[in-house]
Amino acid sequence: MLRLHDTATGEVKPLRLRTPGAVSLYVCGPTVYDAPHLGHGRFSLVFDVLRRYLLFTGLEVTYVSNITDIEDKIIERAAREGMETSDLTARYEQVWWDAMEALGVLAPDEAPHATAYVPRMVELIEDLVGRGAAYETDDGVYLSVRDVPGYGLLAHQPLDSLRAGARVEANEEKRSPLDFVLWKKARPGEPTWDSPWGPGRPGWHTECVVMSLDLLGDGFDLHGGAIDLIFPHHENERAQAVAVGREFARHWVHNGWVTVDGEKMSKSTGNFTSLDDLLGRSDARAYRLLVLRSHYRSPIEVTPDTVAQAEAGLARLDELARRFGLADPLADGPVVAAVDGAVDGAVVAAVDGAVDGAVDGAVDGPGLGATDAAAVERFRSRMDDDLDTPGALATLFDLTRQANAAADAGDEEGARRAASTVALLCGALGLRLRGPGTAGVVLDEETAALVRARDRARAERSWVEADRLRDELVGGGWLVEDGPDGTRVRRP
RNA sequence: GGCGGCGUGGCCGAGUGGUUUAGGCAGGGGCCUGCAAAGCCCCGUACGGCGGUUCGAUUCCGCCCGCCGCCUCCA
Repeated sequence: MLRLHDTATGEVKPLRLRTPGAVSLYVCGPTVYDAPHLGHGRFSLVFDVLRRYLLFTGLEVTYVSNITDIEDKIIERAAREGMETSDLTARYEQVWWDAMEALGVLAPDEAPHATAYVPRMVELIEDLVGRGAAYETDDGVYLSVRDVPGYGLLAHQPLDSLRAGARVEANEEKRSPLDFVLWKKARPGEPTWDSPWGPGRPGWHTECVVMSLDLLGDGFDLHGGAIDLIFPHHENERAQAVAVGREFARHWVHNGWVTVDGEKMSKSTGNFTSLDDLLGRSDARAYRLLVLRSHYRSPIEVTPDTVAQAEAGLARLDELARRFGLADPLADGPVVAAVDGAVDGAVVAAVDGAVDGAVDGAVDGPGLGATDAAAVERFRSRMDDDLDTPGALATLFDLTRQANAAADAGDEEGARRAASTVALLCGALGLRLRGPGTAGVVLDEETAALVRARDRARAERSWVEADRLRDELVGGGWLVEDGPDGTRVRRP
C-alpha cells in the first residue's frame, strides 16, 4: 500500500481510501493568464506520476484539476492587452493543454472552470454567511477565520504568528487581518456575476472547495498542489469546508519548488523559466526524467547541466528500447500492472488492465512479454515509500544494465525479460520509450545512399573512404553506428 | 521575529546504527570494434563542523556554521 507524506500531519502515512479500490484526487490547476513555466510543468508531472502509479497498482482513479479562468491577474492582463478576459483565458488554456500533451500528462477526468461554478460558489458563500461564519463589508464578503476550528493546520503555525505577518489591507472593515475574501464586489470594467451582495466575482479560494466537493464528494481522498499553495490557498479552502460543516480532503500532498541557481525560480532569472523554452530545446521526456530523479518534495535544479544529465539517462533507456525492439508501453494508454494480493507473492504484469491468470511470478502481458516479478516488487516498494522515484529509477537502470549484460552473454530470454520489465516500469512512470517503432527516422535518399556507400566501403575494407563517409554523415547531424548488419544511423 | 526544510564522493541524487554495493551523469582503465559509436567489466572508499549517547554513527541527541523556503499574490 502506498504511504504518502501528509501536509496536515507532517507524517508519511498509509493512504486510507474513502472507498477501497478507488482514489479521488483533486489537484489545483493553473490560472490561465500566461504561458506555463517550469513549476507548472513539475507539479503536472509529479501528480501525473502519482496518478499513473495509482492506476498501475490496480486502483481506480478519479482525477480532477481545475482551470482558474477568473482572477485579478487575468483581469489585469486582459486590460493591458485590450482584450476580453474570456478571450485571454481561452488562449492560455489552449497553451496549457498543448504543454500538457507535450509532457505526456494524462488529461484530467474532469477539468472544471471557475466561471462555470459561480452560482455554486454563491450558494456556498450564502451558507457561510447564514451560519455567521462570513460577513459582508463595503467591498465584499469575508470569512471570519478566527471562528474556524483548526485554522493553521496546514500552515503549521499558530494563528498569532500568521496574524503578525498578515498584510494590513486598506479595508478596515475586516474583523481580522487574516480574514480572506469570498466575494469581491464589482469595480468598474470587471466581469461580474449577480449575487445577494450585488454584482461581483468570487475570490480565488472558493472555487476549489466548491468544485472538489461537487465533483469528488465529501471526504475525498487526496488534495494536491505545489508547496506554495499550502498557505493561504489550501488553508483557506479547508477553512470554508470546515466552517460549512463538510468533510474535506483526507490527505494533503504538496510538491517542492523548481529552483534556478539554488533559488526559487522567478521570471527575472531569465534562462529556462518558461516551459516552452525547455521543451523547445530538449526532449519533453527528459523533463519527466529530471523530475523523477528527485524526490517530489525536494527542490529541483533545472539548469542546462541537470537537463543534459537527464537527457543522457533517457538516451540509455531509448538505446535499450532500440536494441530490444521494445514497443512503446504507453501506446495504448496508462499501464496497469498489478493487483494487491491478487495472487500471493506474484505480480501480474499486463498492459491495459488485462490481468488474467498469474503465473509463478511472471506472466505475459500484451506487447511486453514476461517480466521480472521481483524487480517489479522492488520498484513498487520504492514507490510505495512516499513515491521514492529516485529509488524506483535505480531499479530501472539496474534492469537496463542486466538486460544489456545478459544479451552480451547470449542469454536471450533473460535479456528480454529484463528489457520488458524496463518497458513496463517506464510505462508505470509515464515515460515513453523511443524504440524502432517510434523512432520516426525515415532516411532521405541522399543519406540512404551515403549509408549504402559506407557499407560497400567497409565490405571492401576501404577504411579511409569509410571514415570519410562517416564524417559526412556526422556532418549531416547523424549518429553513426556500425553493427553486424551494417551501418545504422540515427539522430543523437 | 515566528515556523519549517536542507547540507552525501567532480555533478545530480537515494538510503542506512556496524556485515556487499544505491542509481544516473561525467572521468579513468579494460573487453568488443578496422577505427568509432553502443554495450559490458573494473575503479572513486562520500556523508558540513564540534561535542555527546553507543562496543560502533554518515545514520540518534545537543550545539554551531552555511544554504533555502514559508509567514504577502505565486506552481
